[in-house]
Amino acid sequence: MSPSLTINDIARLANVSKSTVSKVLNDKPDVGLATKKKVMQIVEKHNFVPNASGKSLKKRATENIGVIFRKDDNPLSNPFFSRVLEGIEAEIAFNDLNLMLYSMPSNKKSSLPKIVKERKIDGVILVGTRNEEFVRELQKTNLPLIVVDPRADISDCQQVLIDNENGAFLATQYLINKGHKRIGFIAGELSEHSFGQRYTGYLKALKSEGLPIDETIVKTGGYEAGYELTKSLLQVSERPSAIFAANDINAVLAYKAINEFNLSIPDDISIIGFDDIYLARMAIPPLTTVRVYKEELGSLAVRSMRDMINEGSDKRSIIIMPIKLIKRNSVKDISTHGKLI
Amino acid sequence: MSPSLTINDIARLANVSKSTVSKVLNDKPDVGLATKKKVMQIVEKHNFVPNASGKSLKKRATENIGVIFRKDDNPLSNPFFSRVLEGIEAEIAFNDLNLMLYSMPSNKKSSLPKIVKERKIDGVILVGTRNEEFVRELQKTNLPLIVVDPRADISDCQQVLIDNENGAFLATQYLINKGHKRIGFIAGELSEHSFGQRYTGYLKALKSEGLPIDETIVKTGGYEAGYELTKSLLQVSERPSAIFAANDINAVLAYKAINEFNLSIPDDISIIGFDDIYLARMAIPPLTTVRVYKEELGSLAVRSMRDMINEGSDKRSIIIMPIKLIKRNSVKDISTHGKLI
DNA sequence: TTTAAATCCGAAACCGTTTTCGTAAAATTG
DNA sequence: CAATTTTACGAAAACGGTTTCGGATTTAAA
Repeated sequence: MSPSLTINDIARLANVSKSTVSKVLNDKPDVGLATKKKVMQIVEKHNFVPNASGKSLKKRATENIGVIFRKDDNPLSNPFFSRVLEGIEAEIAFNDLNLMLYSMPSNKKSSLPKIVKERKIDGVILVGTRNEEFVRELQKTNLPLIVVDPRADISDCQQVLIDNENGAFLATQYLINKGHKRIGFIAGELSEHSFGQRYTGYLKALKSEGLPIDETIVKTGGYEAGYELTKSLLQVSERPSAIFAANDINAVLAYKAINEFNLSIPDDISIIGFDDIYLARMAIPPLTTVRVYKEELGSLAVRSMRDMINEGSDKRSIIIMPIKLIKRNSVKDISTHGKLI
Repeated sequence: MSPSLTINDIARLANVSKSTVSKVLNDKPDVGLATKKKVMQIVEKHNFVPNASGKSLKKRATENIGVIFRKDDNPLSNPFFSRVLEGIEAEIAFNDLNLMLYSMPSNKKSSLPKIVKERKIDGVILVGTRNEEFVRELQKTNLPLIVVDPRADISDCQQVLIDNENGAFLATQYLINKGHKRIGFIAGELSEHSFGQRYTGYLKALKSEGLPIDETIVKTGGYEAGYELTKSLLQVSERPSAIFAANDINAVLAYKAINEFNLSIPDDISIIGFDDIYLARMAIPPLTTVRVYKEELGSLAVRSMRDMINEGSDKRSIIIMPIKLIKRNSVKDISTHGKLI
């Protein structure tokens, strides 16, 4: 309606200087109780809120956090990233900050996004796979930076990561304990750290249980190619009795392939996923998987960010979020032990 | 790295005044070609980008668009809203604007979000169900406002809506054409406009085809309660041969219920959805549904916004996005005609 | 009572831009 | 060549806040 009051208007109405108004608004000590009350009354009456641009200009702080995803990750529709973003969003709101969202186009090599070049934000949270060069560019700006899984091979960088290797280890071990000796593995490109780490965990579990490694039953690559990967996996001679899908999306896609082969889960083939997205619980049968605390990943990132900004803390630690094996109905116990029960 | 150059630094380096620098940066006419080049060179050398706060302060424009969802809609994980948001995001980026995301907490009655109170944005796009009082509050701020489906019963408000009624009509009619005479309906609260409109479309189709309306087979309410709704629907005497689910989420939830009743889709029961989310295509069997062009909804909203801001256009029109029936495999033709083929 | 310290407030500078307006120099005209 | 117009640039004033610093009052200490 009105072209928005300024601090000057408030000052005039309250019969004080604008310095004084500013002081009461910022809870500065050197202002008397009486005037403070008088000013607050006017402020509330007009519910005046100081203009952000003016404030930022002087304070050199915007109270905005930039959250950068990679467009290729489909951060909004991808059930994993969107959860992380939910966590980020909630924590940002909780801390009275604002969220500026930016999806990096895949082609755009390493040019910095507008929000960082124009300094519209006080810090950036970077989520998902990305060009390492880009991370370095970001670091150069000296903006507080938090990298969320997957890990960036860069020193001096605060990171919040998922315990991928351990999760994969537990998942594989679980399968083995259920009597599976031939366990297929499907995933996206292993060059992506998260998949690579999960693959490592898978291998370690096989080794630690003394099982042989057969590369003909590890199928990787492609983006959400779980359907095709599984089909080729099912055609291998001596089909595996279980599959470890390095993420739930691929696991669900595997369901579809398995279904088309007229095989039943878990009777003919067991499957275990990773991430614990919503679909995992809804799938038929519900998918046993490794839960990643996605929202917590996001909120932790924001809290780290907040601390970096406030305390100017310069500690660059790496936080690793624990995971948890969620047992549902997609794995069959084929051990002799299991049969006896 | 460096504490960021200012226009003053550039001016000094180029041996001109800061007015001049500002002019070349803004492509103003009154600056000579030679100096323009000289300045541009320095600007590019240091890849200087003017500070946003300073600019906004003077220009009274932020180049930020606020996008407001309702937290209860789970905008980020909900496969419908997240798509709309994707469309918004892409179009915002395309127009060199920035996106500030805000999820309204459900309790918070109608207090305006920080980003609007502090004028951090040039306009707001409001998507999803919301309190009408809140919309009015927003309107009072005189910020350009676009309301995305569902419709707000408010005059003088630019809106981008889905052709809900027509879509529901087509879906129901399709079922009827396939020989279904007893068609159940499940949805969330009918008081939410989108559901209400879809219900109206359903009723109109029944009427227009001369079919009776039986309220015992319309089950509504709850949030994503399709599972429970369907279970109660299946227990009704003389079970419907088809179900129209007013959104795909509920349709997929219905799958689960139907599955548990050991009924098969579409042999025992046909089902049709609304929205055409990703899951619809992935479901087993793939779900016949009414496609809503979700991304387009979002990008249209942004384009409307852009026009409002630029042209100061004051036309408050209502745009209705067409829908499209997508035929997949969840509906069985039980008409005599169908049987003959 | 005098002096020192504490309290409260406002003037003014500043943050980094854009924009207006005046003017010197150059270009055009008669 | 003088008069006029154009062109090109810069000084200064905003924009809406915060912060520093000095001074006037009041309070406490001596």
